[in-house]
Amino acid sequence: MPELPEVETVARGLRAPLVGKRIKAMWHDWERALHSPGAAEFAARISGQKIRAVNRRGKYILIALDAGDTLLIHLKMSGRLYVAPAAEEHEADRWVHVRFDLDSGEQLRFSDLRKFGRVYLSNDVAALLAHLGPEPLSADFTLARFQSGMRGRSRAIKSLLLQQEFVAGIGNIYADEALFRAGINPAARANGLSEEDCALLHRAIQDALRAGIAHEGASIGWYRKPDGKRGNSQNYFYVYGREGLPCRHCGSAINKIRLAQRGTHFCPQCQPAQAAD
DNA sequence: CCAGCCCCCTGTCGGC
DNA sequence: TGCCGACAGGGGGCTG
Repeated sequence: MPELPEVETVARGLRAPLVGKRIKAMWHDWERALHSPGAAEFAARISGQKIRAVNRRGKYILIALDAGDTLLIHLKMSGRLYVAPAAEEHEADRWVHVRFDLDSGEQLRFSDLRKFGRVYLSNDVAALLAHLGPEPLSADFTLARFQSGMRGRSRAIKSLLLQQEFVAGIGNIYADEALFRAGINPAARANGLSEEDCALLHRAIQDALRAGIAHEGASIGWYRKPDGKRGNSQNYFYVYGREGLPCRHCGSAINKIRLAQRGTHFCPQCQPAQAAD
């Protein structure tokens, strides 16, 4: 579910309801959702801290607190994050595994059906996120850096795009969408791309992600905005989830293959395989 | 460096 | 109707 556009939408939606509020207490019923520190220290340290800001880096949501501490959340496949009145029971959402009680009488809830998501409390965010590559929508995502990162990489370009060390925030959906926009076959070798292809892809990544944000993320499965409403990005996909449907550019049937263990969608006409493959 | 496979979980969907 | 396998937006780890 959550790739950069979805996580960005969640961060934006949480900013107004969270900034300025104070965390009073913490509750959890799934120990493994707490990545670090352990439950006792997590609760003791976070209690009493005021929320200063809500931001995003890659697919992580960053909630800045006092004293240099930051609450980080990774939604993985099925995580949801939203604020609700404490009085309103969360029985309706039986997948809430971590809650933070706020001084406003509300709760920040982390709901996660598949239990892959994780929360962290850290006073050294830079170290925790040091493995992440550049933010694709920021100035340090330069074409030169993008190109040099591909040198010597013989792997399929799609699998490289999914690597967070290479570029942060791209996931299975937007990798397919960006490759379509650039007219590049997902199985093409990264180091076999021409300079022109690199430039097209560099631009296409940003266009695909910006479109995703503009449509407030893709609600294909569990993803919802913090206000509970669905995003609309899925209605504008060119290839993802469109197997057998006509390509929006040329009318050919969209193909679906397995690449890097992930479902991969592309137009065989607009994204032809390299002869060298 | 890289492809391929497993695992972490739960739910849904299609085929038989 | 019921069962069973495949698959799902992510990512860590292992092997060869």
